[in-house]
Amino acid sequence: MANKAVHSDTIPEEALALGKQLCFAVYSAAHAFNRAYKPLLDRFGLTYPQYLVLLALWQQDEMTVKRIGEEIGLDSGTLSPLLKRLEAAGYVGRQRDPSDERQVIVRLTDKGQDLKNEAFGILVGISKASGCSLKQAEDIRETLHQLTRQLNAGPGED
Amino acid sequence: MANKAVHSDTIPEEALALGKQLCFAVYSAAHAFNRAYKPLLDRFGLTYPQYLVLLALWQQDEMTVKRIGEEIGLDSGTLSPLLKRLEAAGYVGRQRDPSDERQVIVRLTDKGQDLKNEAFGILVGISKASGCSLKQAEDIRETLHQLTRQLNAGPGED
DNA sequence: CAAAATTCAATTGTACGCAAATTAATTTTG
DNA sequence: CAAAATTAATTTGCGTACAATTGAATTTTG
Repeated sequence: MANKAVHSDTIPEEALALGKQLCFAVYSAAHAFNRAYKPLLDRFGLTYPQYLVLLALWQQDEMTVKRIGEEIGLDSGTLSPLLKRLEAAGYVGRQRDPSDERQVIVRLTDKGQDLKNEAFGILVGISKASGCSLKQAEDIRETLHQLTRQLNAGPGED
Repeated sequence: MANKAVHSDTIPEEALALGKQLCFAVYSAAHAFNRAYKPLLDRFGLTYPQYLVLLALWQQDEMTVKRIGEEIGLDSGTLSPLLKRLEAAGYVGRQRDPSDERQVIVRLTDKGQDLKNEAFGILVGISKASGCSLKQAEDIRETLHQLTRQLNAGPGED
């Protein structure tokens, strides 16, 4: 009894290996995407999260900070400064909602609208870098969405 | 010609939707994992990247900062302060390699070693939260590793 | 073998990401 | 209708991430 079953009879030592962790695979893939996007986004002075905000606004312009946060899963503590930088870069405008002064409405500037056309080029670049077919990308995406839903459901059930 | 083909004949408008981005699916899953780990790691005063370092050290103790960085994909700019915090928390020790004073060797303390036993509990918690079978987790992991490799290969080929 | 180049870790500066506290506005309720 | 509760965004503080710089140690090379 030198090597296993010290803690439990079912989990082998190797289960702790980094390479065996699903979370680490996700973590690494996320970093890899970030690196792949960087050169494509640098041209526009954008970071990846800023690009996500623009993607959201291209689908639906004039959203509140809260709504944008729901779309991309970030809280206002992250978004407030990020949106200020997007505004300073000239891609969006921000103004208080006159009908509810608590809210701030974010909308694309002309420059922000124009960038949408360039975005298709970014899409192609990333698609190439990822090296998978549309079909394959769709499969992985769906699997990950499922996984994300499950993780976000919390420890309620088992 | 109101709606499409303004930019290209092949990419439809919907391709820009957040929900259609593989990168966003990965990004969201990574955040979901972070949230899932938080309550499990808070008990030990650890962050997720710190936990990754310990996972690496449990497989192979006494690594240099550079080596740890290669294992988990972080540079010294991130690791230096992170390792200092792990040291302050009592999980690792750091000392210059006497045979090459440029290097710093990181090794587990007794407390760090002991934590390995608790780690199996963390594994079980995450496994439950992810809601997928070992087999399914393995499939996703392998797919993501492949994707990561491809993204890291860079824009060399297409 | 000494100067130049390289390597490693730490530091600096910018930008997320999130929890907690703050402030202002709106809604609820006594 | 005024006090209490709630909501939205901002701010603050801490911990990643990463590019670029720095400084010390080692290797390479002239």
